Amino acid sequence: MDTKGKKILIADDEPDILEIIQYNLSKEGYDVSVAKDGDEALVKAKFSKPDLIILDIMMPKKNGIEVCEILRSQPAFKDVLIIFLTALNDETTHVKGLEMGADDYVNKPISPKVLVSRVNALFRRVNKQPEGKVLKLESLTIDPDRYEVLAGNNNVTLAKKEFELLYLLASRPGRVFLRNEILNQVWGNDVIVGDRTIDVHIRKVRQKLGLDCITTIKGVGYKFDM
Amino acid sequence: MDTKGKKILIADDEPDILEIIQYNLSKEGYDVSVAKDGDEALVKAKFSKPDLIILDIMMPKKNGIEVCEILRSQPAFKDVLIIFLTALNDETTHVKGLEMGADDYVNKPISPKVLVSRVNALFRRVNKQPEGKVLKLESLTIDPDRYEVLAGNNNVTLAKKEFELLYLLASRPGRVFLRNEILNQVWGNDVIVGDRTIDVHIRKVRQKLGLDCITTIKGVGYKFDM
DNA sequence: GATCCTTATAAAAAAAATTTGAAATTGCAA
DNA sequence: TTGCAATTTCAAATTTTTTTTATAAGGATC
Repeated sequence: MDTKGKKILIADDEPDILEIIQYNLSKEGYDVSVAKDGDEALVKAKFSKPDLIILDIMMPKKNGIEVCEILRSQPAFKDVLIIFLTALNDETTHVKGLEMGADDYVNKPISPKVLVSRVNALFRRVNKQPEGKVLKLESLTIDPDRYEVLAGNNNVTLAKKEFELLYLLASRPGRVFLRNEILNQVWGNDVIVGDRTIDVHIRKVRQKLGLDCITTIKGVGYKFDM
Repeated sequence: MDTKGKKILIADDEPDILEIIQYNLSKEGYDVSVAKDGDEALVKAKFSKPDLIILDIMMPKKNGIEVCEILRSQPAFKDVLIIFLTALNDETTHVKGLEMGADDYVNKPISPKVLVSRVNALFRRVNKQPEGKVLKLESLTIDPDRYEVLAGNNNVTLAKKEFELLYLLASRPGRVFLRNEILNQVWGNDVIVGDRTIDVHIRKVRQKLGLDCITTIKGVGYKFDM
């Protein structure tokens, strides 16, 4: 598996656990950093932008649930993978943790091998949605790494939302995206914005591109068409 | 969460487990079907194309691991979500299950609430949207994902209701749909519109397609015929 | 062939959805 | 903090879709 460049942050107040997990994930090829309490986890997360965060629930400063809540409320961490790791073996916390937006919940004591497998499984699943690929569609080039769009021979600068919107539509040319899907993908499952917001962004993209490549399907949604 | 249309297949040889899981997932809004052994699971999977499959490991006919292996080797099931559910609490199997391509591995005894949470979490992460089926009838192609109709070699743009009407009729060529059925399927049980509304839409579709593929059965309804 | 019933057609009205312009708000960096 | 760009909201204008209405046309039955 391609674990290159995948960054993992582990937060736990027990040094032993921290070390053994770090050792095993590093061996697997991940780029691992650690934090020993909730506050440190937040700081390091902001600093290193990990792809996956493993959170102990019972930690000093801020517990794992709080950390998760804070992270998920920030757009930058809305999609980061989160695994709860805890000695608490209680159903309510388990359910709550998952509902809070965690991707997995693992009980201690944990076998390093199993944890590594679960991490791998999570990345494998997430990677199936091709992300970060440069899209080329006739005269249009969309580069998600640079957040840049080349229309014909001139560079177009799109704002973040505009870009993500275009990228989503262009990722499956011809397919209609329902307004709902667009909201979920670009704005996030939980964000509440008016329906007109999508239209306005569509307009901006159309305007800036100067191409007629987004088709409106009234009452349904939008699709990319060249 | 929007669980509409998400199909789940559960395979387990213990009727009690089957029932309790089915009950809880149905309550959550999923469309659940069940199988009581490995072979049945494979058949039902092929038949109903579920979005998620929950597999007991120890089952008659074929065990869960074998079922998973067979499924993953088929392109159609390469991406389907799979959760192993098992009383085996052994590390090797756990790791093996995940490496085989499962997305989660849950030990029995399992709390229904927790299982439902994990299922939700998986769907949330993947955000898999079921795709509609493309209908191909001689020179006509009807693609619900693209909201597009190809008649011969020219693209026809249908409005939402027109499209849905055509899609309904074409989904069962030759079968007569009563006016009532059409109303229910396309307009919904509760919407009240005059009888002439259907005629007008039929006419629009005929007009736009430029093909004579919708036959009127006086006093009964309409049918699609090529 | 007249009558009755049903559907087809065309045009108009009504309803719905999107586009547009502009303003308010938010967020971030200088 | 200020200033700027990005984002969101609002409402009027526009466009498109959907429904209704009125009339014509087609069949079947008597």
